Amino acid sequence: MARPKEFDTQAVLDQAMDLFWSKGFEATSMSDLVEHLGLARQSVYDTFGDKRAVYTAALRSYCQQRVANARALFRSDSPVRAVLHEYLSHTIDKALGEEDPRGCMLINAAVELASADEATRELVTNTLKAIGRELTIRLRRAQENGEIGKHQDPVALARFFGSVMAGLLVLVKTTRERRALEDVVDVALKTLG
Amino acid sequence: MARPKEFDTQAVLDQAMDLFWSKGFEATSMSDLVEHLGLARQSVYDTFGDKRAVYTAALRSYCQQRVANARALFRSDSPVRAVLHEYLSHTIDKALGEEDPRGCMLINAAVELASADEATRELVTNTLKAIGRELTIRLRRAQENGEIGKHQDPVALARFFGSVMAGLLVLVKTTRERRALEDVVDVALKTLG
DNA sequence: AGAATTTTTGACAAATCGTTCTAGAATGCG
DNA sequence: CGCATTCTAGAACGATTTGTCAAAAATTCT
Repeated sequence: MARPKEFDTQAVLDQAMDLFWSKGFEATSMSDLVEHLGLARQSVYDTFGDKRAVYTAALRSYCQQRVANARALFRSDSPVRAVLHEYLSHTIDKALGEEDPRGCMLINAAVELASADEATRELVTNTLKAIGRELTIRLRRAQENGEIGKHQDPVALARFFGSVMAGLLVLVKTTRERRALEDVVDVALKTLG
Repeated sequence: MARPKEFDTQAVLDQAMDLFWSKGFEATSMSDLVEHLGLARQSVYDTFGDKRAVYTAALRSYCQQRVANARALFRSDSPVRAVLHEYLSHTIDKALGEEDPRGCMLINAAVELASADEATRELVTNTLKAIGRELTIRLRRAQENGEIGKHQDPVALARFFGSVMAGLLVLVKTTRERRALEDVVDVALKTLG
């Protein structure tokens, strides 16, 4: 019947994610995108729709990855302290490994688009909540195990670590001092008692 | 000799700050700016130069205000705990009072421009450091007063609270749940012992 | 009043933006 | 083969972008 699609939609989406993640939505032009995706301009429009739709699809894919990642990490059996340390430290390591750190696409989206785009804000909010839920579950389990004190509030702790993570993801864009970033993690982990 | 300038440069700068703060750099067009500033297009170019120069001047002014604010707050004689609580809570109150929270222009600039604009990144980094220094000094004083334990590291604590603050300034853009934000503050303050 | 200078205004050029269109090459199935 | 469909390449579109130019209006000082 017809010529089949020659490109893998998910792979193209990953490429789009990559570019939007680095440059943000506004600063990325459709020409940038077409060039970076390596397929024809028309194919982009045919496959996704307009520019915003490409961005949304890319962000949605990113969100799924992050939730899946958090889920896998927090459901492991290592001690919470170790898990959280890895969660935060990995962010630092990754950022210091890039020549100019792009942080987290979710956080970037929150800052750039949350005030202007209702749909994006909702997507971001829901994703952050989903990750928070996973962490809350993990903290509750840790409390039952006796890893953290009975007086602690898992929900509050999860929110706290979410905020620390968000802060780190901003700060890695401004400093490359490992110690400064690790200090944040070390102090934050003290709250676990 | 000549007709004097009819507008107050600083007042105009404050207006520019206001708009860039809300919409970011890329999403603000020169026409938006001209309209919002209330003066002629040509006057803007004459006074500041190009669009980026207006942004930089506005951001610089914002930075000075934030450093001055932090200095005043941290040099007060109230207990550190109270001061930090006010510092963080005020952020929450302000955000919840706005119909769509714009967070902090510094943080917004860090996220939107740190990777692309060297000069902006430097300005942001230096400002964050300056605020951090003020807090460090305050924490050291608190340590001498016995307000916080001898084993604490004022530098690390200051970095930690800087990160918590940055995180909060992102999260206020995604949620309007006061409790969720206050949980962050409450847990963070526990690190003071 | 008149000289000096700034503000305003509107038009303007040039580039870039997102998007659509066209034409043709490529590919699979009957 | 030939029909159907998709991909590519590039031109083209209108809107919007940043920034400039020139001339008129306004204002202050001599």
